[in-house]
Amino acid sequence: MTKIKDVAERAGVSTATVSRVLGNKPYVRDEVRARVMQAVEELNYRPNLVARSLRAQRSNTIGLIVADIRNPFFTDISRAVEDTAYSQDFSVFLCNTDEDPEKEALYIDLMRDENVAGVILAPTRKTAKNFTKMRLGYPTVVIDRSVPINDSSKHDLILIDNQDAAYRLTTHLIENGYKNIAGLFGKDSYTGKERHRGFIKALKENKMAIPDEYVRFVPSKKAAGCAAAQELFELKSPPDALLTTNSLFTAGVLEAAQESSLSIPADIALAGFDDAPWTTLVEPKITVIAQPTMEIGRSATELLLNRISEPDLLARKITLQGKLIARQSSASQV
Amino acid sequence: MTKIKDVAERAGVSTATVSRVLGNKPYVRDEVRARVMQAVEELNYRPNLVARSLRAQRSNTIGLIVADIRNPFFTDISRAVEDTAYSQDFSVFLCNTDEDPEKEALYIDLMRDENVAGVILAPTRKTAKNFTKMRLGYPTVVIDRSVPINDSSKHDLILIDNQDAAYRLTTHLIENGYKNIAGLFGKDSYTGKERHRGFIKALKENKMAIPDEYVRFVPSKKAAGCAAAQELFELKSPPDALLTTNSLFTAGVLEAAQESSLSIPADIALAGFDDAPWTTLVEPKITVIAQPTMEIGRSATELLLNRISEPDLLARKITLQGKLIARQSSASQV
DNA sequence: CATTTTTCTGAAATCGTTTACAATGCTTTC
DNA sequence: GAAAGCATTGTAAACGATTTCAGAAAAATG
Repeated sequence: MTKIKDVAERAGVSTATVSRVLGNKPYVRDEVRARVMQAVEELNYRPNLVARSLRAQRSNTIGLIVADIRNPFFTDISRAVEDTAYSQDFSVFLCNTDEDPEKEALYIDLMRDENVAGVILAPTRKTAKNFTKMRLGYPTVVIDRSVPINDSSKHDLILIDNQDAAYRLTTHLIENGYKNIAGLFGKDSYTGKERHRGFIKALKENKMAIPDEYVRFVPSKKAAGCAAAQELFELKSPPDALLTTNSLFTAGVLEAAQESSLSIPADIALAGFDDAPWTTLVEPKITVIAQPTMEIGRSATELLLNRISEPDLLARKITLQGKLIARQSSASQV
Repeated sequence: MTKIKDVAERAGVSTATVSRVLGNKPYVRDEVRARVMQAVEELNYRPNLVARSLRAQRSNTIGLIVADIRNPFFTDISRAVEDTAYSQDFSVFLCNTDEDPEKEALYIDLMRDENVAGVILAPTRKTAKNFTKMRLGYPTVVIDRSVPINDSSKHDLILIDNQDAAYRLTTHLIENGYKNIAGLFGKDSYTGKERHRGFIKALKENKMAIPDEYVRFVPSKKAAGCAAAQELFELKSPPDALLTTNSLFTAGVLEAAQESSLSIPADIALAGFDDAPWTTLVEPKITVIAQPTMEIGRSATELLLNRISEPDLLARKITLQGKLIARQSSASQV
């Protein structure tokens, strides 16, 4: 592999000059600059990024730590992150934690060891809780799940207003005439808790009963959603509407409804989070809160790159709104 | 950040010894080893991977270059790759090419610049064609799309038998009584071509006509699939069955059928590639060739790590079978 | 007990860059 | 015409690890 020394020799200059040319530093004569560029060209020289990273103590790599890339929410985000990073000459390390705090801790450390420029992190609940005390050692943007933030915080935050979104989704069901609304919430997730709050708020405001058995906290898996739905269907007074707080749950409920030959929305209405690609393919189409995944990914990356160049920026918090898309699955019962 | 020198001082040894201990090299007294480990512990030392990579000329990072992580096929593969890599202490660079050869070339170079240990690559058609002449400079495993391979090749290949899979899927439609079968194939993809071949073979063997207008090569996008399907539906002699060669097409066709109020399989049967999570949620459930994505990802990573430790291994080619899962969308018309 | 072999350890070179610092020459200024 | 300033370049020291080489100590051999 050709190195900077070869280029220097060929151009008849020192390595320092080559480095200056490549780094677009001032104080190089145009003539020399041209000669160096030509040598670079002729030798097809490409700088070794590892050496650069070591010496300059910075790199053009960022980390993206999420629970599971197969969750469409994270899939879309990661795509947006990668795109935005690419456009600014950054590349992306992908890490799946499976909501396992140990795996997450490992990756958080690994990112430091790899000397990444910064990290976009969707923390597990445990990490979110301890976040303030865990000096990560690199610029960080937290997405999807809230972490404490104060004057001395050096991280940014991008969230959607989960409580509000759940509130609106629930209200939508109420307005469409549903009386007995159950909800499925992610067991180990922060968002689950917040969405639960919005759900409760809407029900209370409308003076509706909230039977304990209608509120289920289960692991964020399709199978868990399916099982929980089955149980709900078999209650002696089953709900007439169901709110799901992620697309895996929605899929599970759909499966359960099929198995029980329940028709949506006649027997049970359905409204959920995340506008997964298939929500308009099924019959009926599913009412959802669409999270602005592209924008989350893009903004997160922009905030991060911004913070990388100015690490001491004050903490910023961006709250985005989910978008309610009403479809057949929650059509009015009147 | 604490470095190896700090550890060495604390343990009262040289940095060389510390390095030996951490690298599990022989020739270190147990007593010394213990002392070093303790110092490591006490200082909470973690080796700088960038420095290690520079000096040792190897790293524990691999690259994964695919067209689009949002394609469920690649989503699943990338998850499997990341998992397998993780279990062997490797981490993964994720790159989306969007089937753009330029973007791909950029990433292929970038991976070298980053000094990755190896790359798993789903090449664009252009790259697949020129593959032999393009000395990548690192161990490579090619997945999903075929590239030439010969005695001196230093890359491995993991494919599914596309022709056979398409042949079986087509035959399945024929056996279920469909007479006028159209097919949607990926325009710029190798797999599209191969699947087309299997499609044709099945039709020929059954002495069925193959009208030109029934064979469509379109870009691998949902919208393109939808549009193509619309056109097919409006032919004066429309097909009674449709074969789609990826899940985006399948989704597009489904949408087109809904818009045209065609019922599946009564008006038109549907069978496609890739068992996307939603294929069992729609009504009717979709008949598919399920590609063994987990196994592809896992095997690719294993082959790669294997080749990283022994770069001169002969080229290996693994062909996996797609699995036909018959569902309602292609139910017999009898 | 002398010699050879083997085990253990450290000094210093190295990986390929960037960058602090010094050195050079050329203008400008008075 | 000397002093000062600025633009331009090179020398050499980092960055933080691994690894070669050689030397010291210990063990094995005759």
